This record gives sequence, C-alpha cells and structure tokens, in this order.
Amino acid sequence: MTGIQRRLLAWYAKYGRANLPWRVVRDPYYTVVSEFMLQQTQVDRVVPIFGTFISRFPTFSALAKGPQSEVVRYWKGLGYNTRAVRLKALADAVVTKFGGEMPTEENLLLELPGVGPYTVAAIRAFAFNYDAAPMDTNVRRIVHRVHFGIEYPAKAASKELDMLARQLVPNGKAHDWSSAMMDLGALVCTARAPRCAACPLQTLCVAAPIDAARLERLREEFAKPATAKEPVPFELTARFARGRIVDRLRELPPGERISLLDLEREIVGIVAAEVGERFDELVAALEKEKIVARDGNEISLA
DNA sequence: AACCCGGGGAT
DNA sequence: ATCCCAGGGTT
Repeated sequence: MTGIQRRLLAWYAKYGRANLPWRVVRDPYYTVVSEFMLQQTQVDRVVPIFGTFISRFPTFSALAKGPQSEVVRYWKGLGYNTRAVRLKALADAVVTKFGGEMPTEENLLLELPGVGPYTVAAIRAFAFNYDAAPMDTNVRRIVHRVHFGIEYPAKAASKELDMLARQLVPNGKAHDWSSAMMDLGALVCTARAPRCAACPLQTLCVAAPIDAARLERLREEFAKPATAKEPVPFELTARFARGRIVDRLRELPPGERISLLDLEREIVGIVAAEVGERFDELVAALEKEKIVARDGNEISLA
C-alpha cells in the first residue's frame, strides 16, 4: 500500500459514513437500489427514501413481483423517474434470467437496464469487493487534484483518470477505497470549497492547499459558454410540469385512472401557460419512457 | 458531442 | 442566484 492509500483508509476508518444503510447491510440488492437512487442525487436525500423503499421491496424477488406503478410511487422525492422504471426492469431480468442472483461479469451487468460503466464498477466494488474503481464525480475530482492539480482546466483526460484510478485501488479493498473516496469528496475535497486543512492527503496532493477564490476564478474562466445561457426559473420549465404530472398520477388510488382532459385542466392551472400548451407533448414523452400509460382517453402510472 | 431527465441543498 | 449532485440513454 502506498502512503496515499494508507492515509485515505485510515481517514475513512475514523470519519467515514459507515452507518449509511447500504453499508450496514452487505447485500447486492442494497447496492443496486442505492446506486440507482444515488445517480445524480445526493446522499442526504436518498437515505430516508431508501429505508421505506427497502421495507416495501426487500429483495429482487419482491421488487420483481411488485407493480411498477407502486415502485414509481415509492420513488417520489428522488426525481429522474426513469431510474425507477429501469430498476424495476432490472429486478425482472435478475429474477427471470439469473434466478434471482445478481450477475458479476462486466458484460452481463452492462446489459442490464439503467446500468452504465459507472454502475458496473460500483456493483462489482461495493457488492462483491472486486478490484473495480467506480468513477463518479468525487473520485474523478480527487484523483485529478491529488495527481495532476486543480481540475480547471482539465489536465488529464477522463480515460487517463480511469486508468489511474484502477491502479490506485488496494488489492482486496475496493469497497473501502471507493467508499473512502466518495466520503472524502462529499465531506472534505468538495467541488466548490475544499477543506484542505482537514484532508488526510494534503501533504501529498498536487493541488493543495486550494484557494477557493482561485478555484472559482478558474472554473468560470474555463466553463463552457453554454453555461452562460439565460437562466429560467424552474417553475417555468417543462421539467417542472413533468414533475407535476407524475406527482398527480402518484396521488391516484392504485388501479384508478384519470381522464386526460381532467388531468390537463389541473396541470394547466398550475404551470406556466407556455408549458401548459405543450401538455400533449409532455404526456407523449412520459408514455415513451414507460412512466405513464394511456388507456383510451384515460391515463395512469404505467 | 449535445441534450434530456428533478429537485433540493450548499455556497 | 448559481452550482452541484454515487449517471444513463437517446439523438
């Protein structure tokens, strides 16, 4: 083990969030559910919903058996509802194709719905402790800072970081290493205002000590021009309207439907006029994503 | 490569 | 007021 690896793991043993529900119980199902919920969603928001979700759907088999509409109802508060649809489809596949046992081969995992390169590595590292390096935004940022310096502008390509990260994982300790990197990224080596003084790697890090003001300046200097778009209040966006539609359908008693006309009337009363005019378009998109289903002129969660 | 998908917390 | 988040799928 290198000095960096030792210090990182020692820091994790002391300050890591070992009490996270998907770390307390080592179960591939817990790993998969948590990884889906955590895609682009912060830990604090996932924790309470994870608990109620696991209580209702404790195993792949239970999730495969449950109706998708109920899965989507339990997803309320997390956003990105297609993740719920894909997770349910994944459970179906695990039960029907793999006898209820989560596969471990990369190629098999990658074919599962909602599973990309990151989640393949996450499942292998967290559920099976194979020597994999899930490259999330935290790991990427830390590896870049420690080995190449501040990430603006990026001095290392994504592929280069990926290769390096894999070498950095101590043999047989992928679970703890990845957990440690993600906790360090969330608690110390944060994107905006890193706490280098509290970092176990500060004396070994190319970027430390990071001056937050300088970091901010560099980020703005090298930000993509697209970021300088005209800001629109979230309540005026199509995404907000989509959320209201799905939430309204969540309120329907299971098995019941609502007429499209009634739903449109309610939604138009809530959202901005320009978005309300696109009601049909929004419903069509939700239908295509298998989140909702139409039955004649009525609609419900799929 | 660019775009879409939620919504709440941190700064 | 803007950035950020345990990414993946589609175009």
